[in-house]
Amino acid sequence: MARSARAVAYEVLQRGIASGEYPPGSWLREEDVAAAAGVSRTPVREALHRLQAEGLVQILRNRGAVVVGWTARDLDDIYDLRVLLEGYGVRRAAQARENVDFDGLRAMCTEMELLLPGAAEPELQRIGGLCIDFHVTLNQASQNRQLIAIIPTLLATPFVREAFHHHTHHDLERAFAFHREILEALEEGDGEWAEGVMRAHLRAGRRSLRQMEQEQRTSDVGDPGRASA
Amino acid sequence: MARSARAVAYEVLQRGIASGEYPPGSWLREEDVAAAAGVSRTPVREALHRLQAEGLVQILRNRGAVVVGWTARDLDDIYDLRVLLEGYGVRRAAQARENVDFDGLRAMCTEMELLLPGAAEPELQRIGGLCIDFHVTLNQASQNRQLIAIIPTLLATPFVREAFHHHTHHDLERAFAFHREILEALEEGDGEWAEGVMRAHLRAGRRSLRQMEQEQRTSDVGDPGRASA
DNA sequence: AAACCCCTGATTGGATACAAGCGATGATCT
DNA sequence: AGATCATCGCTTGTATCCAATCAGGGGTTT
Repeated sequence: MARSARAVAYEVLQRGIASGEYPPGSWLREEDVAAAAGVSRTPVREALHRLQAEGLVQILRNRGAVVVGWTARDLDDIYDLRVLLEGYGVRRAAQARENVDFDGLRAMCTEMELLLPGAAEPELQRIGGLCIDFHVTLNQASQNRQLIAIIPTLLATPFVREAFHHHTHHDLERAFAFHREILEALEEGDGEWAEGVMRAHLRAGRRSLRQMEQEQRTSDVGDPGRASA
Repeated sequence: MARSARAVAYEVLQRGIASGEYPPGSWLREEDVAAAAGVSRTPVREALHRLQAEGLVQILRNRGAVVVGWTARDLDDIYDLRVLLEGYGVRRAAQARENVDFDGLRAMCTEMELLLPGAAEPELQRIGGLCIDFHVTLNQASQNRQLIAIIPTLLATPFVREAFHHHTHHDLERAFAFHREILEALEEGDGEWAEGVMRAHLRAGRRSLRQMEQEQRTSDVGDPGRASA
């Protein structure tokens, strides 16, 4: 078990934020997080800085880190960028098929499809992870270093990480079909096709999340966390 | 002078990398950098992590940080993304003109234009900084948090930071004209126009940098730094 | 002679100790 | 009473210290 303390702290924070243990607007005190993660403050600080880079927390000088809140606008913003960047990513991937890990990608597709029938919480969690991996792997084939660095950051946002939780069975089936079609387009080397499917896939995903956002909003207490200063 | 030690370390590293003091492939030992910056290792570590996030260095576990090298492909990759993202950014800005800091942007334009005639090294440096500020400010008007976080990272790459150094007088004049035209389009609220100008601006900029890359390549010792593992 | 293994030096990863800064509370003054 | 200012406590920022880990060199073995 050679996991670094920083990785432990990072995961504790990420899970805590995603699960609602650290709700938007709450302060993350280094000492507390360190105790919760069983490490010292040093790796916690590094994890917090990384989370700030990912936009999950905001660090105020000499005051600490606060969990940022997410609005429906943020969801739109993220998906705008995903459409642009991932569309570009698969277009580039289609132009360099030799970089595409078809075997790995197909394996992910298959596993997701097998998990879907009778999808309980743990399976859904696994599907969500696989879906993120799928997109990350896809973009790696673009061979664009900057893009490869940006995509995981975008996919680390709670919206994306928790997306599987808010999709219907039908949504997921459609998403999986899109995944397969993207691979098909890539095998053909048809970048336009691949990009089109990707854009459709992401737009559809955004639509599902938006609907659920609206439903949840009725029983919501407002927007406690969006720090603006 | 309330500058944090981390900021000092970060700037020392960034300057050192840009200036060639730390050439691609060289190792950045925390102790040495700490001594050079006049701080302790702790803030140096944090600065190195930030530079890794920006893609300027690569940190190998238990082995340290190595300066990454940049190839002509990286230049193309970065500008591909800039075209996509900054194009989107100004399009969005045109849809929300009230967020655009026209006064500030115009002031930057004016200062750049005034500095240009008789441009010695320090003036060019200032122009480069202003140009980056101009683009950052522009993208802030998009109000897309993720975009606002990504753009400075892209503009932190040596290619962009040193770009002014490799543009001809004529290149800069053209760039400044593009800047003015972008503002004009934004005032009209014409997102298509603004995006088109931005894309042209960036394509032209890339072209200039590419040419200079090729010229320099003749007297170059190869590619020592592009760490791939 | 070549390959392997252990040992050592150097460097990072992490923990602790100390200093500095911010915010809140409470006293004082108007 | 309201506002202002100083003080105190809590939290972060930085420095230093110790432990873990990797690379390289030298010796041994086959």
